[in-house]
Amino acid sequence: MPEGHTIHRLARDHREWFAGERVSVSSPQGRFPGADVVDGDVLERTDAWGKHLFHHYEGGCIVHVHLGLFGKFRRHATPPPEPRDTVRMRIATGANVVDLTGATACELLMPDEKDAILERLGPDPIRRGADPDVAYASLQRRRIGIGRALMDQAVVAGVGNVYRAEVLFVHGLHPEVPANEVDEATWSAMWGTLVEWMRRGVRQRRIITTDPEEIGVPHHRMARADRLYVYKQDHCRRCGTSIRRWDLAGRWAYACESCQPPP
DNA sequence: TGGGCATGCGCAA
DNA sequence: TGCGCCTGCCCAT
Repeated sequence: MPEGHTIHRLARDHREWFAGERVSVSSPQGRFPGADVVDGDVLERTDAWGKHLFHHYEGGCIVHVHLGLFGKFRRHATPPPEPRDTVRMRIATGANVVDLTGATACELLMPDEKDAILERLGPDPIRRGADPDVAYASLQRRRIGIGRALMDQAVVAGVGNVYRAEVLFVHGLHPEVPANEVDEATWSAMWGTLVEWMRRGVRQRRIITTDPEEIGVPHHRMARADRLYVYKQDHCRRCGTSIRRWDLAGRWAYACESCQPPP
């Protein structure tokens, strides 16, 4: 589940459970040696940008987590079970315990190293004040398909394979349309859609892009397949055409080539 | 029991 | 462009 909404949700949850608290930090698996450095310190605040999560500790140390494809946080009731041997990091207070497994990155950073990561990231639609014009300028400089450009975290931070497929569908854009041929009005509308969907994703803890009016079922009662228009779907919800799936730079792309005409 | 698969990314060539 | 890495779950055998 890790697209940007998941990471912002984690930042929010971790803030609620741990911010201002002195926490125990350990690495049962042993592959996060930085655990010992912050163990017993106060976790002052949390922050998310795109798919990157940051835990800021007193004294300036920052724990940076990137879940990659498999990373997961699991929360335990207290008292927690013994951690499995794959737990990279356990964070615990008397009241809350979470385990991190499978992450691509779990590392200790200093503030300048965090800044270096942020410099590589484009605007994040979930963050207040994110500037869509910056992303548009990036798109104008690229001749690759809009589908590949949207997955580039330097263009927009936080979009993954699901939001990509869905936003291109509702705006009638084929993934292979050159990024620099997307006009500003279209981009502005796409950005608005991403802002709405991704912020809703944080609240609902899942990606839902379909319109409940169109489906005829309220969001909370939607079957999994009804939550999306094209991602992993068989037929287009709007015109019935078979959804095409193909490998696009190593990731599956999905499109209704009737609603999203190829260039 | 084992293979396939997943909402990601960085690196080598 | 392809590969390796990170892990868990689900299905077929």
